[in-house]
Amino acid sequence: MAAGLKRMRAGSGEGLGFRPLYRQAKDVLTRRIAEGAWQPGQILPSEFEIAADLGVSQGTVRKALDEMTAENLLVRRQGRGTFVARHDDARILFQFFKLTRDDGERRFPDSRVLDVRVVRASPEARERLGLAAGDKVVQIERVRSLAGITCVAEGMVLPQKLFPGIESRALPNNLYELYAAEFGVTVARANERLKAVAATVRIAKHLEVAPGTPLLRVDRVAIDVGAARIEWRVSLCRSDEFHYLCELR
Amino acid sequence: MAAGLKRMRAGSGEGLGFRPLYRQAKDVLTRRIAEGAWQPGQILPSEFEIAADLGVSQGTVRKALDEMTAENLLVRRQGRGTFVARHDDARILFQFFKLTRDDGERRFPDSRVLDVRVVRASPEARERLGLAAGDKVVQIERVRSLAGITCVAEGMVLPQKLFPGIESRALPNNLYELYAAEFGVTVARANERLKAVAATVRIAKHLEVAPGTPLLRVDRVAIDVGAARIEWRVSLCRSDEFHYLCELR
DNA sequence: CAGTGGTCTAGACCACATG
DNA sequence: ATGTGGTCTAGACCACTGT
Repeated sequence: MAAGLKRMRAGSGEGLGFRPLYRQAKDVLTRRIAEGAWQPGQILPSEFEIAADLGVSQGTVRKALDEMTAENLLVRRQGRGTFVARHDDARILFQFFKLTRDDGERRFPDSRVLDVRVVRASPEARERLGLAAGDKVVQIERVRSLAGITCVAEGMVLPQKLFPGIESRALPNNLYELYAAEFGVTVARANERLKAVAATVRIAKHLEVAPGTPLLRVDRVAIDVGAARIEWRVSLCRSDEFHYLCELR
Repeated sequence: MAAGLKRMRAGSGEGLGFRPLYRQAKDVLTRRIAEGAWQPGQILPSEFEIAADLGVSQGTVRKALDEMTAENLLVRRQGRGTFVARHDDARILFQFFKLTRDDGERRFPDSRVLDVRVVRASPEARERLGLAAGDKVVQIERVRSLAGITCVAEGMVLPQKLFPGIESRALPNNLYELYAAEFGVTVARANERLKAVAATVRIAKHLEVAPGTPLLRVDRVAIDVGAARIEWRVSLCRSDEFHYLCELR
């Protein structure tokens, strides 16, 4: 499937419409992932094949692939090939799960689902996910534990349109892998807002702490490969024996 | 000043000692910044000049400069040149100051210094900064405000060796700029650990909240261009009208 | 205009993984 | 042995900034 990227020059139409070839290539390749033409874990054609397909040089394709790799969208392995990144536990731990035991050990948490239901989106949920009035969402509540300690109580809100039937499924520990494998929704990045709050009586019971205990409140909106907001999640985390790890660079 | 990078091939000595030329170039250039040969804000020689100096091609230098730019060590401006990144307020806000007003406005905070003193490092400070028993540190306490609201109370610990005489200076809002300009210490990145804690009586007074109010506790170790730990800082932040912003990608 | 970084190409060779 | 990505080079041309 040839694509035919367009070279844009200074004089062609508006002067500001310049878009490098490698960026156009990146857009095409990203779209193929977003549309599911290339599934997570799958191998891509070689750089030369993609180059021939798009009608550009191998070096240009390389630059596009390098940027997508930097964004954790692809994984490249010398001698083997380039693969669509999977949401395996290691990646989740590295990219999306920041809660860490104070001794530094990082592990993927166990989860226990408490409740799943379909409801009309609240005004706040609509605002956070960019939904219209009346849109339905799937609400999930669960608790998560590390090394046997229940340390996170979280609630999630998903647009039902994107995840048809998810409410009647068994939910695994690793939800993003499920989103990708079963619904073709590939989480690419997320924005988190952290606050400190006092544990309510209900939450305190789940986390086995005293009511009023300070908890980390992590408010996340997850964004997929196509830049759509696809999940709103609020996690309340014990931070007595755990901390949220953030590297500034 | 010619440098003469060495090409390493598979057979030369051990098989695993391979180091790409662009990485060697990066090391040389980074060292020049770390040693102060190139100061923040200063322009670097052109890619071709650096290439001639190091005895490699311009493309190889470019790859080194690109990586350093991605690490916020350099700033490149088409048509002008490549510059050593400065710790101006905009960079601090982008890279190191994550506290944000809930309405989304991001501003650089004002600071008021409460106390500065030189003491022997506590065991915890020694552990966090990698110091020896008996090493002295400079301790700084200050409060910071955004839009007129005092929202952060923080304490910092610096190895005295690296900052001789800082204890008798006026301290500006932007400390990292001071570190660079006056002590040749260039902060490159930092690790932060977040917890939720209850406000003590003393802290509550500073932040004008009730004792026991949940606060974000941000524990940061800052690392310089040479990978040395150069500052330990604990910030207690009000999170009623503010949040800590973190982008996962 | 000259000089900078940014893009794009083509080709050679190296390192790594697999058959 | 083959095929992949990784490094390195050389050169052409484009886009942007200043003089």
